[in-house]
Amino acid sequence: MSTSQQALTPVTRTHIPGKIEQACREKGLRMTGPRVTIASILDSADDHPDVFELHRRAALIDEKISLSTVYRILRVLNKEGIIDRIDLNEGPARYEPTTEQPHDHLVNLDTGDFIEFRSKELDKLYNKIARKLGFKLVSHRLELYATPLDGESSNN
Amino acid sequence: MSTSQQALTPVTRTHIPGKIEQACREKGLRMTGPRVTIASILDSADDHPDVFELHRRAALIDEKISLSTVYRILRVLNKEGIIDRIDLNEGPARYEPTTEQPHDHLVNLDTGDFIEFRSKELDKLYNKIARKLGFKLVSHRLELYATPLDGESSNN
DNA sequence: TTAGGTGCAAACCGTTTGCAAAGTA
DNA sequence: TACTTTGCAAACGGTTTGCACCTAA
Repeated sequence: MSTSQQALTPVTRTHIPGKIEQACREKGLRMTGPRVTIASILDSADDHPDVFELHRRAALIDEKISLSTVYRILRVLNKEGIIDRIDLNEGPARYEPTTEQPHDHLVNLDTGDFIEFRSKELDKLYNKIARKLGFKLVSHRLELYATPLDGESSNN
Repeated sequence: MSTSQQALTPVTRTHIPGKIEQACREKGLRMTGPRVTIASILDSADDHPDVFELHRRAALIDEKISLSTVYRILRVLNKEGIIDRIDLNEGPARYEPTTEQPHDHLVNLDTGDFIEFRSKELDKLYNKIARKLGFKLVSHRLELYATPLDGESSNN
């Protein structure tokens, strides 16, 4: 559309930094190639990929990013509070951009997908339980494992 | 004390099978030496030992029980529903005899100890949340991480 | 007697790390 | 430039497994 006046300007697809990359820069992290790549993948991911999946997606952009580099990047992003790490019972950890609201996950047992939810009632109960036991709640970890109500596995 | 009448009877400390060993026999498991040993350790444990601790305690009774055997035994006991395996975020899994009532754990961050608790309110909420999201709850996993209210870390 | 359990060592999986080379600010 | 990050390969911690031997039933 806007090719009329500056037709000879090279069409280098200028990189639009996403929220993750911005957060990294705000934290003063050096934005190397691998970091930009991983940041952009995380920004455009609408699932909860693990290291191997992230490495696979990164390889499509830059085939020489090593797995250990992905691990290291995820580690610093997590330490800086930019992404959350979700440790399941089995398999590799999953990652997601940190959300404003803390939340828990329901794992769809049929697909492995995550559904995020937040319940203030739960939080209240956790605090109440801890207090009752003589403790001050610091954090918690919850996963709900469930099957879809409709369709195949409804009346089981 | 009672050495008067049958003084010459060999004093072989007759093995009194605990609940775990009984449960194993009821499940038809072969009670080999290592299994009897691990079962008795689990029966008398009032904590939540990991494989290495169990192996250590087993070695005090029979120094040639191998670590892989302990792993294998814990695996079958877990599969048979005789013991529960607790997978924390870090470190080796912990084990406890299965209780009649399902329960969750509060982890004392100062000591690493577990406190077991059961909350029907929580169960109700979990079911309600799952249903609201269009799912049927199958299981859940919860750990509360907390510090003691009294003494050192109270007003933080 | 025989299906099953054991010890050992090697393999496994997810993750971290030591190092020398490459890159960022 | 000075200091950080990277790639590679090797090591890690927790757990499983292949195999030959052993043992409970």
